[in-house]
Amino acid sequence: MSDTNSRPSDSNDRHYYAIEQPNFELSEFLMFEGWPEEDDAYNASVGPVDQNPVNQANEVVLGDDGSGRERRERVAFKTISEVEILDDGFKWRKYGKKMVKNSPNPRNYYRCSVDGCPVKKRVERDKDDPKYVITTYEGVHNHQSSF
DNA sequence: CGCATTTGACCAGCGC
DNA sequence: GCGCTGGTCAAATGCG
Repeated sequence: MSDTNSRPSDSNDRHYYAIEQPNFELSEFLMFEGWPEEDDAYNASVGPVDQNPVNQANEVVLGDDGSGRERRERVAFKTISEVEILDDGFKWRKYGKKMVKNSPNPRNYYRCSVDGCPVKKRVERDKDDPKYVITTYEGVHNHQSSF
């Protein structure tokens, strides 16, 4: 019950993931641009009580093993939203929830409900700014979005 | 009826 | 070798 875990507020300097690998592939980046207007769609779809329906910042993280293993594209989005259920035009099915030590908030795991879509989505709230929602997309869609 | 959602438990990988 | 975290899957339930 009690918080026996003393949180060292020193190693947690980074606010969010950073680009660890200097290996950048424009192909993945293009995919990033070719994605549906999640901000627009989300804006028109979930813009009921949003103060600032604007994607604040976004970071692209490419997890390259470098050992010839399967590469997974990780795209992290930092968006200002009160709700974590941001409809980006795809159908997501929540498959798990977990609590992270560095955050008093739980982390939600979503997966594309479309068959053949290896895309996974990870949604977490910023521990410093609960108004910020960090959405991390993993993989590429094998189908077109609902929009 | 179908599907999406929820919680718990389990497993794996990594660190010390 | 053990512990810990993170991640995933599974089953059950509720709702549309």
